[in-house]
Amino acid sequence: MNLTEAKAQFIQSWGILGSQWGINRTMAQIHALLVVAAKPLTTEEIMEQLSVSRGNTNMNVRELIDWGLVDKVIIKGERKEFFSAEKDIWKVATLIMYQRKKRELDPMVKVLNQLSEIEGDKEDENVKAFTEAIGNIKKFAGQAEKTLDTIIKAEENWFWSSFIKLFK
Amino acid sequence: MNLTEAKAQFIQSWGILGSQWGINRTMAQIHALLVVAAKPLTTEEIMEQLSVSRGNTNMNVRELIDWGLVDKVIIKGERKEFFSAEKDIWKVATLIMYQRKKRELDPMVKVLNQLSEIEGDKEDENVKAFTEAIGNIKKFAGQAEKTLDTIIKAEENWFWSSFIKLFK
DNA sequence: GCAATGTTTCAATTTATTTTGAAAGTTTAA
DNA sequence: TTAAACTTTCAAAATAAATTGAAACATTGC
Repeated sequence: MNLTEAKAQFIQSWGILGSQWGINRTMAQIHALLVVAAKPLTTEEIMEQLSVSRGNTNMNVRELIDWGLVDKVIIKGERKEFFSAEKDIWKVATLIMYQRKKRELDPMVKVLNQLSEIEGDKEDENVKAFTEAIGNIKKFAGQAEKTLDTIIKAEENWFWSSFIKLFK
Repeated sequence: MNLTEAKAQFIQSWGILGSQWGINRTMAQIHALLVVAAKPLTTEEIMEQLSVSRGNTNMNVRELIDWGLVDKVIIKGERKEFFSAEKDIWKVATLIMYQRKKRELDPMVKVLNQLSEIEGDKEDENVKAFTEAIGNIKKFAGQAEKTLDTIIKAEENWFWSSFIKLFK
């Protein structure tokens, strides 16, 4: 396998992985392309390399910038905008965790809090079972939240060792 | 909010959360329904409560069983099959982690290993950059794998230790 | 065996998501 | 100010994913 094939393969696989995790394929592919690119790329180059329309490229690049995974780069003497990706995979993982926590875990916790306050006979077996189930999920969400905060704040070096300790 | 409303709300939210993580909405909703159900439910009951077809219910229940999140329950004197969900949220989380690791992380690692072996001039800046990027991702994946194994094992230990306590 | 009850499959349909591309908007340099 | 270069938007079209439902298949009890 040569470099060009390898890059294409990586972009392909990263796209599939992304789509299995609720990230659209093109967004993941653009990210992959920028990760393995030697230099920042323009919209034109992304369009060409991935065979994707201008609108699609623009929207997904904007989304990637929004997630903090991609940066606009100004190259002097050039009129066009260039884009480059965060290449430190630890940072990438941290950014994604942070974004997903904010967008998905936090809203879920909000709902769970509302659900803890149901009216009804506290002696009723059904009410008790429900309250307990929700309570456990909240407890879990709380732990997950703390763990994520730890990871996000942690320095790369003691990152995993401290993470693992949480479960010992 | 009363119990019925709260259950509906929970099922709704769990469904949305699932779909953001690449799990189909109905599958997540069936799981949620079974988690908050006081008793094991039949296909009929699931169909009715979620307004979903028989085929859809059957397929998603099967998938949940496949993930280890739901069990078939035989109730004596009853002809029908009943289904009940794992209610321990930690176990649910580890089961999901295990399945996703197996289905998504492992294949990605396999691809990454192939990509490390590209042909080409080792002095070429482009080749060097690519190899390094892939190397970092592999390192990350390796760490993630180890961490997941630790979590999953920790959970097993917890399971067995509490199981043993039952006989003390 | 066979009818009743229950489960599974899958082609067709519906629904949801992604993508396109042309038009509108913006910035730049002369 | 103007026009060329470039970016953004969004309604419509294409694509992908989930869902239906009726038919096929399986199991049970008589």
